[in-house]
Amino acid sequence: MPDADSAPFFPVFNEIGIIEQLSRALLEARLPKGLIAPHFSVLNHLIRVADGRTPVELARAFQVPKTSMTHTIAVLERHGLVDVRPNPNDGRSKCVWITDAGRRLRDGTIAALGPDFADLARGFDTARLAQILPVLTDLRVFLDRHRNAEPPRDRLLSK
Amino acid sequence: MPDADSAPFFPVFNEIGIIEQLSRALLEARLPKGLIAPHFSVLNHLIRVADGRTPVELARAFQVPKTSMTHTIAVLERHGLVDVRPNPNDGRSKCVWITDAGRRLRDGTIAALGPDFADLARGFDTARLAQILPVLTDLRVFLDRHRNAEPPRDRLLSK
DNA sequence: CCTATATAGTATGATATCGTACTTAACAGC
DNA sequence: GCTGTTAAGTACGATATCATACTATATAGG
Repeated sequence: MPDADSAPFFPVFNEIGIIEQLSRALLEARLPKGLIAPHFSVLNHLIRVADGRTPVELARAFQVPKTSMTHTIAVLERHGLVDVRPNPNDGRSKCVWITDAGRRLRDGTIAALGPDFADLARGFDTARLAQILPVLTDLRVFLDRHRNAEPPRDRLLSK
Repeated sequence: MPDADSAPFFPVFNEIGIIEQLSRALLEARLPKGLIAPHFSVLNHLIRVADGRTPVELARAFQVPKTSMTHTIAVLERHGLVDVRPNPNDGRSKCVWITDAGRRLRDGTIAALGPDFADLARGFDTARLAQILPVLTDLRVFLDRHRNAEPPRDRLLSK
């Protein structure tokens, strides 16, 4: 039995890369000056997944080096969007909690994107998006689980 | 008739953002030290779309500010992967041509990714990828055409 | 306990990305 | 041609991202 055809990976990743750029531009157009997509993503993660995460947990979740996450959190803290407090369970660690201002910013951004998406929905059949969503989710889960197979650098993938 | 449901946009863009990060890590693990995804993307664009593009055309194609593209091209030129020559049709402009070394690097990177993709194909049904590819392509084309509707910043979208 | 190892976070410097402002060339209208 | 405007590229500084190296704490084995 021959191997499955791996040919679709390259074009799929290629299209996804371009769509990511364009959708990020949509998001950042609705964020206040000084904030970019990674800042919003962290706020969204704290609300959707779990509040009070440690910086390392956030770095793992986003597949970025911990030094990058430290910087992102510092910006959020400087804007009063998160509170960083000591981790009561680990003297080395800290916990990141979203503030009321952070929640308002996250919710307000999503609300501001509503009309943008509604506008897009008038020109693109969103039923097709709903169709591909399960595949994208499965692909994301699959890649996320198999990323540890070949740890690249200091992305906290070792072990 | 009610508006189409725009709800799928947010989760689809969310999954796409994560997949982009993971697939970029796969690519960069196969690039020589000092080169990252944007460098490869430019080389790939010169081969797949058209060689001899101007820096501004490349910046438009990738939706990045022209100053970012200037820097990316400078790195490629420093590595001998592209040649930058004056534009015979426009005294203000230049043209970027890929070199033999650039072609070898691009082809070799794709070749190196083959086993990675083959490995992924053993754990994920690539027929599902082939199914969603047309939707992703249509979405990319759609977003690309409608990005000029709301020009954000200095991404050369005006006009 | 004590020691070796692993982990969380930080400090630092290098590179990447981006916005603003500037120079120069092209071009349109007169 | 002259002039005002647009476009291509660059200079510069600010922020973001990242790798390396370091400090401090936790944890496992003895």
